[in-house]
Amino acid sequence: MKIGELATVTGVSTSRIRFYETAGLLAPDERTSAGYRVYGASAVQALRIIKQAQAAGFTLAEIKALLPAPPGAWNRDALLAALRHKLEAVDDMQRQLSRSKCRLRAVIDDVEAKPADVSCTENADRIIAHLNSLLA
Amino acid sequence: MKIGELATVTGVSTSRIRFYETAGLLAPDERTSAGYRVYGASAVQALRIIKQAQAAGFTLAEIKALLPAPPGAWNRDALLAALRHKLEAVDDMQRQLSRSKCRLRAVIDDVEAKPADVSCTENADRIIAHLNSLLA
DNA sequence: GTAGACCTTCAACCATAGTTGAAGGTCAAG
DNA sequence: CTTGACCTTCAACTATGGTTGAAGGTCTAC
Repeated sequence: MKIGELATVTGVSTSRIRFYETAGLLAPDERTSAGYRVYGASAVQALRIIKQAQAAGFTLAEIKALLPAPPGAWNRDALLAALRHKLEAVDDMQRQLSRSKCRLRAVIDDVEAKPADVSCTENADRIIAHLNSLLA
Repeated sequence: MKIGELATVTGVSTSRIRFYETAGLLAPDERTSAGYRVYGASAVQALRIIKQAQAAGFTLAEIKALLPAPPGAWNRDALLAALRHKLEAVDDMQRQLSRSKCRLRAVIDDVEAKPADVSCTENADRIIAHLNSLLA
């Protein structure tokens, strides 16, 4: 499979695939005599895993650390540690987002509670006061 | 208050404060005859609000749109719409993170379930199969 | 009057995650 | 044997959110 086909089957642009290669994430299995990149079926899986890992919040550098070149050479303990670490990071992000939601909802309630005809200037002062009260 | 003092009381670096100024987020109230930036107390609040908004996931461009120069000139409806829109975006992020957590936990369970002495190569194949099964 | 702390602007640089374009090579069909 | 699709490399550019450094002006104290 050449890079164009890999791109169409995975929905990942060719420039992105080449970029991942320079980032050390995905090397072609071979090159033709003309220098064309040739990929096996595992490249499709690798790209799917990369997409998943990105969706899970991993940076490309982290993904690279977790995907050492031969997919059989994984270090179980390091992999587990990285996964658990990431899980904690995701938890932190969720807690952060929960706090964001609380703040957002509080501000929305406050803005909604004011009749539209109250002076915008006075309102702004109230809202700033409200925002400040939320700064924990 | 000059920029250095503003920086120490808010914990925001002077370079960052100047950067926010070029981004149109925070202008000094005046300049001294020597060109030094002079800020009022409202700058402290503005920086706190910017910090909060960033923590809530707003980009600087979005914050700029929500903080028009005179803090009294807010458009109530636009503000509410932007806040609600952001709340939905935060919800989306949380859902995304929940899915990430499910995937991460499934992979962790799978890796943990294998005794450490099983061939790493075979294991890797299993994990890849597992990851693929999770690709929704 | 000079040292040191603080301020100014402007340009360049960092990381992250890519995209875009130029210049050129390859390959299959007509 | 040329056209068009596809491939190559490399450099430059995008956006976001800043930091760093150079060169120089200002202010305060001694």
